[in-house]
Amino acid sequence: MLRIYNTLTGKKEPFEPLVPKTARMYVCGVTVYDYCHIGHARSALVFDVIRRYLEHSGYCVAFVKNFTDVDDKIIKRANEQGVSCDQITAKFIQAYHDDMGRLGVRPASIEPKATEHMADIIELTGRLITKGLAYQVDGDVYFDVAQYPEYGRLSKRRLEDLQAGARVDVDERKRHPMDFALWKSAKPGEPAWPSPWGQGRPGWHIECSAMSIRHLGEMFDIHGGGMDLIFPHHENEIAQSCGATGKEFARYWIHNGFVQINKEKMSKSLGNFFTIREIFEKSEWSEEVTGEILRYFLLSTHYHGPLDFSDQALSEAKNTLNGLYDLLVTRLAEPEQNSTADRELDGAIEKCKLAFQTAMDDDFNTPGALAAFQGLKTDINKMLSQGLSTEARQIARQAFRTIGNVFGLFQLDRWQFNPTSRIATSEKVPVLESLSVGVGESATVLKSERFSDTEIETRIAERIEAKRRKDFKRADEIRAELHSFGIIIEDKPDGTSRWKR
RNA sequence: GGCGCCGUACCCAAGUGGUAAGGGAGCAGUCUGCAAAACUGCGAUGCGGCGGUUCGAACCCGCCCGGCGCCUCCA
Repeated sequence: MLRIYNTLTGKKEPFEPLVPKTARMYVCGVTVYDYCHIGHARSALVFDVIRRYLEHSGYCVAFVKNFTDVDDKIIKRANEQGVSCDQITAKFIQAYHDDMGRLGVRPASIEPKATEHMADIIELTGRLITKGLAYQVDGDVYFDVAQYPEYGRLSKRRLEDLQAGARVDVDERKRHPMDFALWKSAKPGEPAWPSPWGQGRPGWHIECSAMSIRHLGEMFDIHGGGMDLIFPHHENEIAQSCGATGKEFARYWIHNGFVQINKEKMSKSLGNFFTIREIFEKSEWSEEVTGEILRYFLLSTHYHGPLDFSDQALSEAKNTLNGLYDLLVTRLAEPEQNSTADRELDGAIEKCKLAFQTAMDDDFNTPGALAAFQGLKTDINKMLSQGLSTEARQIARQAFRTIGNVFGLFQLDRWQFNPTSRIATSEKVPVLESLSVGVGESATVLKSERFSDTEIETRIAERIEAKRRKDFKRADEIRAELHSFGIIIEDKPDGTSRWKR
């Protein structure tokens, strides 16, 4: 039984969708005016994994993730660069897909844009005016928070506690300082759409109410986003949606914690943020390996808590994955006749599945679920020493692929083990360090690429022959030479050797 | 000022009343010509501190210390 921590109630609750075996979820995506940072990556990955786990658990999932493509920041960015808002949003929507694709985040079922839902936004705004929950001033329309008694339910705030105006100038035209814009009249040069209140554009929150209702209905199951959206964004969404429909709107509210740098929130004002593409560009590993490292790292902490980003954390994730991938792509790929331990394999896989499911059912406990993979790794390594047939090895490999797919992990056929596989003249620079000092274009070449597989096999054959002659000096020379090119030799008990790089 | 979160071994990190998962690093052992990998073992009598409730608390309550977030745009 899946249980989810619901921000609305502050408790873990059994997940009971409105329609059995169907999950409808809406996640606030990004405002597209800049490249995504690692914090966006966490949010996107967390909800991608939630979506995948629901599917894995047999739910039919409708997953909507929006792009907010009309906004003050977009207008500002367009003006700065002397281009149209459309050019800005098109560029960063493409960048979003590129970056998230490299992270293995699947596109949502529907990815609506605010600009394509003006009719819905205007209709919803009109409904709120009709119901007396919104009012117009000049060409603007504001939500009237005083008319909505439940305001503050999600963020656990009372209107009188909000001290509105303490940090911003209060607009004197508003009835209550916390009233927020549903519709903004257009200033010259700004993108604008016709409405009953004149030319203008939507306020920040209304587009998510309109798009979620359009694509999922007035009531649906899960609404998610980053912690920082609880107030005011989601609070306002609830006020608008429940106010307009008189219905419950989303039932389970899920919020992910922040990525931090040295225990501080990553933010542009602190200058301590890292974009996803920077991290990929500066990584010493291949793109797919880097994606795998990032996924493992981002899932190694429960989604609700803070997560500190650091080179050490990335490095630890890499070391952990080395052990898993050594099993997956090296040891399980070796042919074997001995099948002594084959009959134990099914039990170990079932144990892993159960542990994985138990962890994930408990509010998507990804660290617990990763521990389940570790358990299977240990079990299978033990079986390998007893004897696991080629067929059983394939089944074991497939188990990792199948269960791991919920996290997008363990799908790779190759792995980079050796950190020295980059050419020696290019100093290895940790990601954060390299980003902060702005190291120039790294013209690194995979040194190990200078040896083809067959060349390596030739060297290994030569080394085995040397070992047979007890010429350990020569054998060690060959091993050292290969090692300097990032190729690791491991001798097996039967006298043969395996290699990896 | 209001609301909220966090503090578990060297590092990361699960665990919300029943006697501390997992990973990384380290050390030791098995194996090995050596090495690597793998496996085995070691590692918090204690979960920021002090009280309290309880047969029993990392988990509940109170106070204190330390760190952070939101209340303005923010994943």
